[in-house]
Amino acid sequence: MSQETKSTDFIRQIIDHDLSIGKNQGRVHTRFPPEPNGYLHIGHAKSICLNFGIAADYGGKCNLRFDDTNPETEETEYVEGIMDDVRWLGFEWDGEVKYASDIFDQLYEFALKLIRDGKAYVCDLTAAEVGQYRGPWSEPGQDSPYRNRSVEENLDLFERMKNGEFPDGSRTLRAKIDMAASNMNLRDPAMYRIRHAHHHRTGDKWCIYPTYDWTHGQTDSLEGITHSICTLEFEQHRPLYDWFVENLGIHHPQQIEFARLNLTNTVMSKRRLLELVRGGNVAGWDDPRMPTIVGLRRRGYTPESIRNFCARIGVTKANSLTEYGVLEQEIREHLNKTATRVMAVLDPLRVVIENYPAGEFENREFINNPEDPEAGTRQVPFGRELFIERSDFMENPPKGYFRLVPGGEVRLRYGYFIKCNEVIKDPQTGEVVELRCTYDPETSGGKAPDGRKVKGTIHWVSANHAVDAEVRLYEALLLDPPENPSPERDWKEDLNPNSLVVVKGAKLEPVLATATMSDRYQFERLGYFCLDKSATESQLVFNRTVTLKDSWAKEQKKNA
RNA sequence: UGCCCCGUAGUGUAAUGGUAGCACAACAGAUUUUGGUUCUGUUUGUCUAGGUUCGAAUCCUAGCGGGGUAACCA
Repeated sequence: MSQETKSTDFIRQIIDHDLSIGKNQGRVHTRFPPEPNGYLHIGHAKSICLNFGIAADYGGKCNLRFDDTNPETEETEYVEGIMDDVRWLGFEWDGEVKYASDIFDQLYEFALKLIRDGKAYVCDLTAAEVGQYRGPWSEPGQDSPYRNRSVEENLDLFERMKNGEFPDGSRTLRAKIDMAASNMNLRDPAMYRIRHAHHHRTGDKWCIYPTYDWTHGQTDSLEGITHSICTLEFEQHRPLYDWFVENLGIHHPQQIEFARLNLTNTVMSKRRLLELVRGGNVAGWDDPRMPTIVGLRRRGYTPESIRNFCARIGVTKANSLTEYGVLEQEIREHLNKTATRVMAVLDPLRVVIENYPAGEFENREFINNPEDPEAGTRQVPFGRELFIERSDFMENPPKGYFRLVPGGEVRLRYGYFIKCNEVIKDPQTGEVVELRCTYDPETSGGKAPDGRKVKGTIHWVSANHAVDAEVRLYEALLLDPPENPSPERDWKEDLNPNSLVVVKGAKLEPVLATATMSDRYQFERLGYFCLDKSATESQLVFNRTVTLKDSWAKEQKKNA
């Protein structure tokens, strides 16, 4: 089992300090607060591991809360998906799932209090007008002409907003803070907007909805959150959240911001992911090329590998771009220790062993996982006719090639040495269609009693026993961008045309006919693979999770 | 143009006033019945300039660079 790195970071250091001065009576309570308007991706996993991880490390609690303040974009489908993803990653939230909409009534009461205290007012300006009054950041804004309405008028207007007397967008409730503030968020931000919209949980009860800025800090406060961990773009909102809880006189959670995850060769924004799904560039949110949790899961990533990845990349306030290879290395590391080794031939080339009797077969013993002695062994059928990988034979090999060549000898993994005597070609195309070989019965198990060495070992499957399968080979979703991309360049130009290559006629070792979704395999010398959810009893389908490192391929590429 | 945040090997991070480490990548070698794994070694770094200090990646100032920010999105 791979060791999950015990991590420390600036956030944990802040918590250590808070604990040392007795803040929050020693409580540590975090939360993961997604908006249910899409599926979670690897960037969310970073936040999940952080928040749930901190709760676990400190014996605290972590809530799952849906920030569902915008009824127009949110759906129950996403709520279900997100809960499933969090659990799959290996975390369990404290108590019931929470929703921002749980406190819509309380929020309304809070708003009333601010109005009565002369700290909030109903404004009739349009959205465009509000923007103009707010002004540019280089100069102070102008007060709204409605800023000094009486408490009574504000109370009356706000109630009528709630009662649905006004059309969408016609009025807002605004906090009365400071139109000259250098921080734009303090220039009388909107607290409520009018939307006659159906909400996924409250239905048609409300026609005014609280803004995120007005809601977020209060939900944290009411849930007793001690440390509100969020991404960097909310940093300038912190003074506003502080203003709300202080003027309401309620518990004051401490907000701490960290840098979101960026990964090379993929996209992370919900907008772009949605664009890929809607544009048909991928098969859906769970397409194995997607950096979504469901996508990675279908691709064959394990929860451990994702958690290890999140620990590995650390947490800071510095903007960063993590190389995709780091994620790949994590899954290799986990699967190397746990995956069953099997043989699969993706691009089959027939081999006939002329001195092996036709119609006879034997079993060869295979080690299931050399990294795990407990995994044991299994029997694999061997016979006169085999398939080997087409790339494991070359008529005119380059220097350093030590697989099968005409007149050369190679070891069949856990089998025998074979020697290639004749190359049969299609008379029309010249394509190699079959190899006539002989085997050395003395080399059973792959060892030569005379001590002669064979450099290459290749994988194979018995032609009589092989099962057919479709195998899907995945590469990065995006190619490396050009050195100096122009600003107008469409990010979709970088989509990798080879991100999915479907191999139809793969020949697999018979044991794979009984593969299940939870099995993880290493197809020896090729990579790690798992059964795809689209597989049926008559049609096996495997996904390549990640390739094995391949120093030969790397060298070839370098020389090319 | 204001304000805020951030600058440590190619990448991601550690060191919190006292020897600049680690991981990934790269490169070289050993081992190997997976050109995998494992092991060994090598290359590469504190944005710049001042200041404080016996001593600065760390504290201060300025500059430079990157990011964020002017929804009735979150």
